[in-house]
Amino acid sequence: MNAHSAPIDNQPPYLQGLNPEQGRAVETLDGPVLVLAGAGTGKTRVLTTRLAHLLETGTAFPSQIMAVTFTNKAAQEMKERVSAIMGGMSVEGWWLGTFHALAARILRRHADLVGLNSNFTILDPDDQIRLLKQIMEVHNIDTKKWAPKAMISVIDRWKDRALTAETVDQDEAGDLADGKLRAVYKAYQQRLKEINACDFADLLLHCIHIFKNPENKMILEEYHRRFRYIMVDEYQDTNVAQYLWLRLLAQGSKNICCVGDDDQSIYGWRGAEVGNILRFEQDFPGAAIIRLEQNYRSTNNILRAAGSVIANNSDRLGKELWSEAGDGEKITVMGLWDGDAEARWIGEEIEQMQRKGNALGDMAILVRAGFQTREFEERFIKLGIAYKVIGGQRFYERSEIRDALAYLRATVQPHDDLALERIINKPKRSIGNQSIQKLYAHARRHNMSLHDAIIDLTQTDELTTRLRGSLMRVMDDFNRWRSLLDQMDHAELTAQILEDSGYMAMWKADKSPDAPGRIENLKELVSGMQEFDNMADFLEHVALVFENQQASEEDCVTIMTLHGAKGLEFNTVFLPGWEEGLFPSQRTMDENGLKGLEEERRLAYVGITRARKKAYISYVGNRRMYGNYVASIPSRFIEELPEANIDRASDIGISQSGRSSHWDSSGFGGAHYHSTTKKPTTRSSSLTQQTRSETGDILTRGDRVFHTKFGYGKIINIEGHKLDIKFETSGLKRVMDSFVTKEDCL
DNA sequence: AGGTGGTTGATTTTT
DNA sequence: TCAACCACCT
Repeated sequence: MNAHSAPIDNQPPYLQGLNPEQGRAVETLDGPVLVLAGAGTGKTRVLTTRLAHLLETGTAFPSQIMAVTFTNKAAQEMKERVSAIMGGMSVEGWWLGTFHALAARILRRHADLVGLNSNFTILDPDDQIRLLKQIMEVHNIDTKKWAPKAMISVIDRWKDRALTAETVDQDEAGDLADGKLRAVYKAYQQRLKEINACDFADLLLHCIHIFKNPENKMILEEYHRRFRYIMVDEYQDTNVAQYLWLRLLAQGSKNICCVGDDDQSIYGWRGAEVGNILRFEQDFPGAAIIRLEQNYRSTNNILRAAGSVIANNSDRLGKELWSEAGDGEKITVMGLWDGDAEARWIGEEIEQMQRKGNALGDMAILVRAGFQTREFEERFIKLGIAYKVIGGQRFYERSEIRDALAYLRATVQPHDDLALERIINKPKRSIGNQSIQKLYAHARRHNMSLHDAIIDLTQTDELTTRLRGSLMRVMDDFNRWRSLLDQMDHAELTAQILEDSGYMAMWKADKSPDAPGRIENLKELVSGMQEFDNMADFLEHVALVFENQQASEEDCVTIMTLHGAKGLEFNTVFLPGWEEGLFPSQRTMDENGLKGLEEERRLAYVGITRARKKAYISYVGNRRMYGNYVASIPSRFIEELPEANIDRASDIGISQSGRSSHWDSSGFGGAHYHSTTKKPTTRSSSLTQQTRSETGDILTRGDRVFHTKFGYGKIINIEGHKLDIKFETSGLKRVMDSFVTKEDCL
């Protein structure tokens, strides 16, 4: 169908109005296709139209198409737009979602193949850190010296590259965590399995592991038959794991269409590989490459300026954006004395624009780093300019919400230790840290979950009566709630759990000023749950959708980071802080050299191309950082702007000489040697009449043993790890084998 | 169990 | 500069 040579009336309406390249991207259905979609070139439109085209032409059924996005927002938008093109068709059940949501859906079907139960928990980043910290402590690693947060991020980067504890090179680990990071990684994965959980990266990695195993050939083939067409959004943001996951799925049909822009790859620091998009032709031989270069967003002054900056990158496929919108206004480049002056100047410009009839909602300030927002906030409060800062704490990250979710998680998935631990003493049930440690010690010894350890120990006299009572009450509560899962509405059950547990009462009794707000949030959580069909759906949503609290849509200036602005557009964009060290960020350049610099440059490109009509770029001579003023020089990106498209409005003469200050980040500290003599965990012998003590001695009926709490006694009976012992002073007690030592009474 | 002082370290962030 | 975190003290 040569639909593009001339507008033909009998063309389906959804194809009308596409430019020739867009049309080609929509209609090239078979084989690998890479659509290089520059900023503002109608990428989403192409993607959704292509999906609709597959359906309209009868090329594929909805169930045969997989469409992958990076964010929930993008997935949502795609669903809405496809549904609109298709005359309001429901997209329920379609394989259209984020990498993680789709991978989770697949993994739940085959969880047993990686040693999980299909109701596994998806850990959030905070849980990940807490779990890793526990493991590091067990391995006697100083968590002061080696921050668990930093260590998990190293492991996450490995996972991004699909490296397991077994395949990662020791050189990669270096002396991290006293050289034990690989062992820690391995133990972390082991522990995840024990508590029937996985982290975000595992959703992809477990799938890859399953698909790659020749024994599961049938499974992979089933997916090959199923997904005849695969579409991927924001391909430049994919990491190695996502690439492998896609490649395995696309092996069948070879019909994979990836849309992306190498010039907007700004997430390298969290594992994204620009290389994926740069290598597409090699990875998928015979691929059609389609460039979308007509921009529908900005004026040509803006596009030429952006193009001139990005042209300094060498790692790129190359495109040049153009627009029919005319030249428009030149970019204003302004040099100022310091951050205060910069905020004052931007404030004035905003007021002036406002007087000319521009709405505040059409203006945005895009900063490189979060701390830059402060000066603007202070200034805008003084001037009375309405603004909103995007970013910050999200609903599901609030502590009371996390607590409530922990109750639900521990109800649904008893082995979710992190959830249980989080709320077991909230409200206070006199189950302190000491007790938890004791329970954990037992859990570790027997490679079991906290839940099972509690069950074990409450059946014995190991714990104080008080503690045992508390634990049993909690366990009874959870059992009751579990039995109600199928019988009650999940929102009602949640309300009941929050009441029964005393958690609500705890906040009601709290006199601190933020308590009422927290109670409000909890109520909001319960009412928000009603949108979901059941508890499992709700928890899956929470785990995979860390949705941003939708900010009010008032008419106000938006302040956000450059990263946060990707995909958005505003009539007027202010880009402050273009100074060496801040932007491009010194740290990125130190850590990643030229690659880092190029990514910073792509950020600059993203920033400029957010503007429809007008962009302002500013830099200051004195930037306040960490309390003191640092002399700074204009960003090298400013020199990369073409004179023809900018207006220089420098306020003061800023010295062009001088050098960016460098902090000497001295090398790593010397290695610390800490020999860990961790005993091999005593494995249970299945013979019921014999077991092992703490020190590994074999215990049999009639043995004389010593217990730290109850003293000497004689074993009367053995049941698994539980011993009935007649103690000389305290009579008959049931205790765990691991708490006694054998007495040689010869 | 709650408060305090001292230390540390500080981009970007979605799932 | 400042906020967050932890160890230690009451």
